[in-house]
Amino acid sequence: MGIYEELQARGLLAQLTDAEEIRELINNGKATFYIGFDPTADSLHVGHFMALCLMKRLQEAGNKPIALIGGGTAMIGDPSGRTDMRSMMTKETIEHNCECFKKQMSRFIDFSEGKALMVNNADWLLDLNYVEFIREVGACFSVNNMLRAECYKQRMEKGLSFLEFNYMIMQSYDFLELYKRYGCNMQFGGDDQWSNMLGGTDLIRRKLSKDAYAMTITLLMNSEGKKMGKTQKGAVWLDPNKTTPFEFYQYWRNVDDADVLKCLRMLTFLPLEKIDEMDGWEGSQLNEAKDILAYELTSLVHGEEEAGKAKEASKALFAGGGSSENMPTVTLTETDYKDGTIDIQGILVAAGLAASRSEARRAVEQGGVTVKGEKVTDLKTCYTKEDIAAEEFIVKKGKKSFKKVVTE
RNA sequence: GGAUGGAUUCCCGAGUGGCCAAAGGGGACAGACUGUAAAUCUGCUGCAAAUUGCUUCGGUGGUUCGAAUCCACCUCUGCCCA
Repeated sequence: MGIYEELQARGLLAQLTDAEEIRELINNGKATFYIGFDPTADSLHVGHFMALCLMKRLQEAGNKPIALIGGGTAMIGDPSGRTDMRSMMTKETIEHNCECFKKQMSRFIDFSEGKALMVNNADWLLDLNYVEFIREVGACFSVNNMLRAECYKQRMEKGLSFLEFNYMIMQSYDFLELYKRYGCNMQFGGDDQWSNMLGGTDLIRRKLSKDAYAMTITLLMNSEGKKMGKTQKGAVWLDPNKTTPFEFYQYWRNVDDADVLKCLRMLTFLPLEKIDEMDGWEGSQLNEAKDILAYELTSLVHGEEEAGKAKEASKALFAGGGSSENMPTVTLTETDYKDGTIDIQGILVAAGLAASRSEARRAVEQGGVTVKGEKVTDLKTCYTKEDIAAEEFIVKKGKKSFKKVVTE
């Protein structure tokens, strides 16, 4: 089975410009492909992770990846998949984000000995001359066609600025530039990038009379049709400082029944046969599959050691047994205490389990707070430093939010 | 350039001088039921020293005993005519 067939079996392939040709190229390791990442935040998230995995898979199959960091395109902002205008980012922020991206990517992709490249489109986009550029490149685009593109359609109601309208042209130009510089003949990306990518293949055909290919991977949606990798607090980040390995593990441990197998196929590197075995599992047996999913992914992103710790901590909290050693912990300082004690609301806030004292109060009033296994019903409950130091002081809000509390 | 709408709490969206911390829905959070799932039902949803006080309705000023609501200017934005 070639890499193409594997990707297909995993349900990763969405749209392709020329299936036969692409299969031929990637199965034989003849592709030089790129995936673009716009540095819109200071960490990669789950969506990027899928793209990185795809890169890794294709690299292992002998193809050469180019990771394109969109230091230039981020100055514009991609309107695809957005219903509102992006807020403009400053140059400094973008540069900082680029640095963060570089570090994280190196964990997944082997950039040694020219096996892969990392480039920044700021290098060629920022110095472009406007008139020259629109004569050379702008002339190749039909506004009529662009307006028909799905990515702009949904913006027709809410408004689209000329700045954002140019995004597609910039991305297309990237492809052309990479083709010329590195012989990059293929572009991959999320399915929402399809029209932007086609712009690139078109441009290459017009300017160089050469064929280039584009392929999109399925966006990871849950059974309700929402993009996965988002929580109420925002994205699930790959940076352990933004989303701890424990939280990361828990995110995947908690996916819907309906989504487990899909996630296993699309995100993990487990052999397909193994995943197919799990396909028949039903009911509570799926919990085992969820454990596997969570462990595999945490291990890919944070390493086996961290994944193990997250698993241990989860076991201790939910199944009993296991050790609390690796539980998420919060350390109180002297200033958290008033007259040597801290009340229950104070602890919840200090532990980050409640955003405000009001929220903490609500949680207690509704019977959602447990300390050391006992429900707390009295808002006036206070603890001294000794109480907290005496034994494992585990505070629980609701069913899934926990913190172990210690004092400095 | 001309004409005409809009900006409300996490989101959608009502409110057009006091009865407004602001209807309704969604989401989030908590409880029951469960399998750390889904569905369902209940509660809850600005902050705090909490029968009270404080800060919120794009921004800045103003009118008024009192402004999300009225006026002026500004910012962003929709639609129509060019």
